[in-house]
Amino acid sequence: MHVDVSLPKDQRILLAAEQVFSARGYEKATVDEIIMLADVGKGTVYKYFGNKEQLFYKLISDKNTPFVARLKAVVADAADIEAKLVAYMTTMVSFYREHYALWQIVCFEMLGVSNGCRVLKENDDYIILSRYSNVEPSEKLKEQVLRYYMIMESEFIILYEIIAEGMRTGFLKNGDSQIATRELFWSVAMCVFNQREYDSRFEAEEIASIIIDRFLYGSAV
Amino acid sequence: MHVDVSLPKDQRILLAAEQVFSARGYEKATVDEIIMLADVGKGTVYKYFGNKEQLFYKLISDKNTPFVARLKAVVADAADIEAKLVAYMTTMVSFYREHYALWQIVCFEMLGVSNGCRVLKENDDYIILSRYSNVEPSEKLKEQVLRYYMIMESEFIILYEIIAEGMRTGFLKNGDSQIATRELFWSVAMCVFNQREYDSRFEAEEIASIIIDRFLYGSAV
Amino acid sequence: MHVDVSLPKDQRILLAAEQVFSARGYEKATVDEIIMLADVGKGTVYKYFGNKEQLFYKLISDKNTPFVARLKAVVADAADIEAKLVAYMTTMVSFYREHYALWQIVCFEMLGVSNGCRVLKENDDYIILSRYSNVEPSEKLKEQVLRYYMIMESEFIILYEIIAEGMRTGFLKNGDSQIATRELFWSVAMCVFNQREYDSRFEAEEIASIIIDRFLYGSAV
Amino acid sequence: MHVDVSLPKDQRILLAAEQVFSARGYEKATVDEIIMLADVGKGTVYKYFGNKEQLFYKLISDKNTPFVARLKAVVADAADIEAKLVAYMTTMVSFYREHYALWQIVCFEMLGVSNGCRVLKENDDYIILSRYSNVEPSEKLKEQVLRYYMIMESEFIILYEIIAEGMRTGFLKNGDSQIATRELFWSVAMCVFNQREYDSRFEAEEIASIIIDRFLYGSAV
DNA sequence: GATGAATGAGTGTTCATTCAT
DNA sequence: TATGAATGAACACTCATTCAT
Repeated sequence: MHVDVSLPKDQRILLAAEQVFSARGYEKATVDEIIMLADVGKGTVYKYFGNKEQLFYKLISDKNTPFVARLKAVVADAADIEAKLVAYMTTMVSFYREHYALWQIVCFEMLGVSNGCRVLKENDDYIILSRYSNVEPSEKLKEQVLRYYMIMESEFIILYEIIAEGMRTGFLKNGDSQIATRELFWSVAMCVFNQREYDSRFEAEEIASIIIDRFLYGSAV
Repeated sequence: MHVDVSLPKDQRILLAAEQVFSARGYEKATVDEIIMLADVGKGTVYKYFGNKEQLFYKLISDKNTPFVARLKAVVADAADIEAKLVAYMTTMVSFYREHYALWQIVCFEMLGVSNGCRVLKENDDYIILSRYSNVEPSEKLKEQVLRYYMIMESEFIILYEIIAEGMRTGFLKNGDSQIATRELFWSVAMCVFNQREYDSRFEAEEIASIIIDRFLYGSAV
Repeated sequence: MHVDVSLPKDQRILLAAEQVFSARGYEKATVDEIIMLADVGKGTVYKYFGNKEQLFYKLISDKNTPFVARLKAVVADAADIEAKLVAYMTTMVSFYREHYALWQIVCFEMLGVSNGCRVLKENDDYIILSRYSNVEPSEKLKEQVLRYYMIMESEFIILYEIIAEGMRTGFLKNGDSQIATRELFWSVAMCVFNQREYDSRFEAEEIASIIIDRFLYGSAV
Repeated sequence: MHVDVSLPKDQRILLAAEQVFSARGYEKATVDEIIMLADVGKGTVYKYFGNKEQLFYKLISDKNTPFVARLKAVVADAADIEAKLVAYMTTMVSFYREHYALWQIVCFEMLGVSNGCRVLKENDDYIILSRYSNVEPSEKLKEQVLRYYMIMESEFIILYEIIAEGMRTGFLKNGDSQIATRELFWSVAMCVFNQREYDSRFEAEEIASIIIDRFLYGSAV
């Protein structure tokens, strides 16, 4: 139940936070439960991480950074478009399987409908707009939304570039590369989030192969 | 801002609830805001709907019932598998576009990670299990999760049957029909949830055609 | 100890708040102690008054409004400058004696050094500036400071006009009427705040007479 | 921003404390901000000064001692009552202008309403009483209040003796010398605290002259 | 001597739900 | 039937102080 007390306190807090956020979601998670699990004082959490939201962000970005690095690496190592797609998916499925709970929070509590924000990509700038005409989100909220958006974008962009290249080089049918990328990305993310399919029966690599095969050649006989 | 006061009170509450839940999400929505918009007393909400959660469920199921009926109708009317798939998707995109906020709540606040439950389909029974070994969800929570699960299942099953039939009849490549259905279903749901692609530029019918074309024949040249 | 429970709850809260704020000052006063004395639930305070600061402001402005009205009335009724000054001081001493604790809070917790604001009177506008160059007070804080400033200003301005008229009509020596007014106003306020002199030994009227006699004719033989 | 690091640590802490207390007031000042500015460890503050309150007291008494010495000196050097009064006021205005923020804290956070104490001067003894019948202040609090009271008293007594002598020698009208002194003392203190009048436009000496002229000969023509 | 990591009691505020009228 | 006044459990966050190194 409790976290390994031989670890440094910030590590213990992060481990406890991972458990609690994963089990309860962001809003329902309480700092009290985290400190109980980590067996530290409440002030310690605030000393190290500032507030609940920054603690969550640290947890996420600490996991995202190596994940994105790995995505880049495996994609760079792959020989052609199809291999790149399979490599990306293998890595993604593997990571999302492990962290589906946290990433679901990112996608739906932090970036979902309830924060009242929309993100607009204007060339290379990201603009945060209100979803509703009558209220403007605070600067603080906007920055927060943008931070989580950039987490997802950092993963997404790698897939996007493969697909855009595929279209450029004539390997893929022409079309809106944004839409194509999102459909592929989200169909996988969601199936993992639902954690019913893709689970213990198959290796990440198998799943990735099937996904990409269907993506490229379709489901029709 | 306010809801049409000539309507009966329960209707006014449902209309107000739709606005507030859509704008804020389930947890952040407050009964106070709903009664203000509906211009009714707080007790009235509890008299008619019991509590916040039952109010939300009524809102959702009132929309889901005709939606599912329509899905069934258009699918029944379509001539072959491909036409059925296009018909389903057209109807789904159209509905999800209108209600993306509410359905995002169903998928992620009610059925997401934070309720601590997993659903297992055993033959024709649905069993609610705890996501964690140490705590057992209350019966009340289990029933609640099941209700929202069945909402999604009622939509999902229709697509599933088309695809299963497609596999049976040799129109679709053989494979796990559950997985195939989920991938298709969620890729569409998510792209609507993200409400960036699929938006005002295209008609639901166009989008559906493209989705199904890619689903059947793939993205590779 | 407790407040008369036959009174309506908002009255009970205001009475309890007066006791607690008077005894502890604004910051050290706790809502918990107020609700205990008022014997109401915590939510009730927030329903009626919004937050701690607004509760305090309501308490103050409810007392200030009739006080200022009375100041105006007694001054208007007095025959000449000297009589006006005595009438003002009599009323002021009487009121400040009763509410010295609350008014000390207004003058020093709400308007004192610690809020980081300065007020500048530019013609008929009041501008709130930061006391320090590096930080700008929030709009909310500025509004709050201005509200309490206007409380004091509403009392001050009445004395100011008497003195300005006195200078205009040649009854008082010419000089800076602002400074003269402030010196007089504050010397009285402070002596009451210190609640050592002016206390039970003398009637407010006696004190006022002496103050004004010294103010007009000096202390030298 | 930071304090001169070549100074000994206790000096650095006092300089930092002066800045922070002046800007925030006693309660809102945090030891964290002080140690940041002083660039010392938190334990160092507690080693040198015991606690926050004793640090503040050291700051105040270190400034008060030479101030009181100077008041005594200039008063002793002055030829007659009027010159003594002007000399006192010149020195006081000059000092209070520089330290208005700290002295406001002494007068209103340490000695104001919120500590729940009253001071009674019985012959030459000072007795600390509770302001309220139901609670008795702790000995520690009483001692603390007395310390700050004696700071103010040490300044006050010098003026008091001038005025008492003035009354004895027939230079001043007879009356309560305590009250007369307080009125004079506080009217000046407050006008400096409010730091609007008396500011950069005039030299301390000019101001003192005007104050004493009005004090002695009044404002009436 | 000097440190700063760690603490936890204490605070203002929110909001679903109840129940007397 | 419809109301809305009243509630209180729950939560994020602050900061003076301690003490092992």
